[in-house]
Amino acid sequence: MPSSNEIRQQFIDFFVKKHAHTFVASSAVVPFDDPTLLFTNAGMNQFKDVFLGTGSRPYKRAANTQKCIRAGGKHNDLDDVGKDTYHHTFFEMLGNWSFGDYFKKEAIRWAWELLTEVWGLDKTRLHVTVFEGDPKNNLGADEEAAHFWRTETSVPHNHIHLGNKKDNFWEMGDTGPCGPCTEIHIDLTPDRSGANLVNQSSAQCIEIWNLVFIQFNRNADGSLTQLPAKHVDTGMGFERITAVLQGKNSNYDTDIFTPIFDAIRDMSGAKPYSGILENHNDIAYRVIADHIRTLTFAISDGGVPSNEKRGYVLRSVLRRAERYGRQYLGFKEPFLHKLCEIVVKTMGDVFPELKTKPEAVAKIIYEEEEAFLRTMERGMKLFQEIADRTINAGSKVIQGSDVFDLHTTYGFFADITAQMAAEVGLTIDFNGYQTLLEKFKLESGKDRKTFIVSAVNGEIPHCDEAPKYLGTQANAKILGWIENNTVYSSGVLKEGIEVALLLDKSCFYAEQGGQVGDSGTIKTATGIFKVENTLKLGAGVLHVGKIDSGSIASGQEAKLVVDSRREDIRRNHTSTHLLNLALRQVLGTHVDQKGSLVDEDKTRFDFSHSQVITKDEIRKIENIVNGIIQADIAVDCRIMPLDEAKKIPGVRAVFGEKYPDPVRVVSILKNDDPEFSGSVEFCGGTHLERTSQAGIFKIIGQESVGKGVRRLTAVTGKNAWLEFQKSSTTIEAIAEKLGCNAANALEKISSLQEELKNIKAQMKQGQGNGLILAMDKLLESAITKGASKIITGEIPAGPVDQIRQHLDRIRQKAGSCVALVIWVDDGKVGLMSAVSDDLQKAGVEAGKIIAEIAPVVDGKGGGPKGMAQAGGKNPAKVSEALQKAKEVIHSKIS
RNA sequence: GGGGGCUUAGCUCAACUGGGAGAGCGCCGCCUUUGCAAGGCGGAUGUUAUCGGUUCGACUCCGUUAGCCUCCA
Repeated sequence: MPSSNEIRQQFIDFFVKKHAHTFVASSAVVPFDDPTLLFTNAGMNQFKDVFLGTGSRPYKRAANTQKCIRAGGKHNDLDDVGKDTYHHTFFEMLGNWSFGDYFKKEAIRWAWELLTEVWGLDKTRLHVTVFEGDPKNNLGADEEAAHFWRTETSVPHNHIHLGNKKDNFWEMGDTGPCGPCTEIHIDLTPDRSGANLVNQSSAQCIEIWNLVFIQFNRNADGSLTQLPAKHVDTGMGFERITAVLQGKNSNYDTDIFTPIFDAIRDMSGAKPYSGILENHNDIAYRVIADHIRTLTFAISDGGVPSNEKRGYVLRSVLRRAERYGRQYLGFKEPFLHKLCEIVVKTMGDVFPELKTKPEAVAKIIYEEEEAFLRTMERGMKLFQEIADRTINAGSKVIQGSDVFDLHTTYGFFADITAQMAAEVGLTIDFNGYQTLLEKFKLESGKDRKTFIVSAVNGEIPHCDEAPKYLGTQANAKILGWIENNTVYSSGVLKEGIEVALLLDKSCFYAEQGGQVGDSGTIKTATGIFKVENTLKLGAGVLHVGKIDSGSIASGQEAKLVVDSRREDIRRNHTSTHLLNLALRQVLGTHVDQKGSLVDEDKTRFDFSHSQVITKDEIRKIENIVNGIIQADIAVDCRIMPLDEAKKIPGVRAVFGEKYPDPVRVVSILKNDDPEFSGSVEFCGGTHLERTSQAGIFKIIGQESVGKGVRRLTAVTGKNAWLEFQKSSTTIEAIAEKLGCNAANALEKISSLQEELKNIKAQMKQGQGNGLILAMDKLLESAITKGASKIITGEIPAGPVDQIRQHLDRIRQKAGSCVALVIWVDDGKVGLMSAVSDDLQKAGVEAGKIIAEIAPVVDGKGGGPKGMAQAGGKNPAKVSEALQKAKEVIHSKIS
């Protein structure tokens, strides 16, 4: 029996060695250069440009095995995986191509040759289909193909079938290259009776190879024209042909999957795979084995699980697999990441890219798994409750709101919930869920403050921003203003309205890159304009504010003064860079900036990191930052070409951010100390000249802001020492209260706590003693009725749980009994009743007794059968209540 | 920035509709065993995250604060 690796190699060798094709390595499964495509989903993807005529290759014949993923997007097999023997989210497509070279004759002959001569498939089991034609396009049947089947191969003539447009005409899109195709099917029925099963989606007769003949172009009007260069594009599902050649009924029974199954079994200790379709255990095996292939390949090719697009699909794939493993195979801890190894081991020789960073791939999967496992347990529980509720309500459909809750709270995507629902015979209200999600998305974005203009009438003049880096003062000319989304370039500005003043140049910093906009004043000969905020719009700078006094006219010369808060902003911004540096040193190089907000009060820095930052780490970070501040290092800002800047070693940039070219580079480096790993960042912000100007740096808070993203807030300069003063003041006040000095405060508190604990214990003991005496006395004076005792009386006040404890004690001591005690505490009345087990069985209930007595003292209460309590407000009636208690209890005992 | 959820013993988690705070592991002491793994017996651990409210009574219901998780922007 040939191994899958041999089969793959035989295919490639057949075309490369025997028929002069060029081997072209599989393209990445995550096509970063094609945004229209979620994942590579067919062998021809990397040759798309050739078929479209926009690109060419140095070879005319090609063959390969292409990694494909069909999950999410148009081709989505995700929902079918596990249920049958042949659907996969990841699979290999074997293919051979002709780019304007050979056509139908050779393609058909070689296909037949490979299948029957090289691989020795039984000819009488093979069926082929050819296109039947389409009257709409005045297109006859593909006689050419049928002819070659008859003349070039030994296929039985009655095994040539006609197929319709859906099965036998291939199109890339609504327009573009297309053509008829011919498919080869294999009849797996024991008696070779499968001829009528062709194209009937039967597992007994399956398609193994599709040969596409690209000979037309579909025009926008729907008509077809002949292409000058005709191409061949074939695709054979590797897993499927392997199953056929290995004589297996299921792709999952081939040596492509069995090593993964073995690994799953070894790790989980679950029942071995038994190949049953409807068995949850077996479905779990298939899903996990399939999904780990998808994940390992996709992540090796640069994909990352995230909350959008491809990343979302990968996350969803991972969660599905995780759920199956957790629910059906007994995995309690992350396990998928460990399966990467077997995928790399079995396929790394064919796809060397798997071997480049297997640890990094496993780590990404591990972290995803861990995060999801944390919520999965709860999610499964909530699902169970929802399912029970749905079934109890006599419904078969889980409400959209429940599906929504599971998604937003525990990360159970709707498709996972649908799967789980199906397993217990339910469906989900997908539309209801989607409506809620849409609404939710709208709500989420609502409170964002979008300031000022979205669309402006008129052209906003360019503003030279260079002065903002030079200082806080400048002279400029007033070019006009924006009022009510309209640009005014002449006239006099009215008082009292909020407008955006436009200048030819400005030293005001417009909000950008996390740094807030400047405020300040703009003064002309005739008036003063107060700038509240500065924003950027295109090439213009908007000085948002109002006239403070006088009047201002377009064309005037103005003197610009930025508020001194700029100083604090600079401190915070430079410190942000130092923080970024320190974080990487202390927490690791996985730290990447995810956002920041720098204003005059603080710097707020979001970055990728999954754990809580310990106090110890915070101290270390503070030490590093303050160390650099003290070292008084120059902050160097310069503008350089983007290409050049990108080459600076150790340069930091926010991933996914677009930077202008040329770009501004802010570096904090010690030229004389190569040991010092400084900070180099692309940044347009305003910075200090020297780090020492920041003064002091202190972290004042941390929080989690989303999955894998953490936020630190820190202060510098004045705010930092105010922070220190605040804590000193607090400590001093504590020390004063404790009557000791600050250094001893902790010790003092510990001893006080100890003391308090002892006193409490003593008190408990003392009260307990009092209660014991009182209770024992009551027991002695108990009335006997039949075999039971009636214990009633007043006791001293005490903590409720103490009373309960001692009441419980005398209940046990008394044997068959009913007890009811009353105490008065702080003007209020407390009642507690206990009933022994035998009398409870006889129908005497403490809860009922107490509910009957409590109203006597203007109270109420209740409780379970054995022990109940109540409270009242009328101490004067205690003896009356006791009297009634005796009567009530008396009447209850037979 | 908005929504939802979580926080109980050192750890992992129970406690049903408000009515006696529990289990497993770990820890301490003793016993058993030649010794180890273990086993037996006994024990302690808690302001049920925080503060406040409702109630006769709150782990449970409501609100606050903090931390965490998650989804969305």
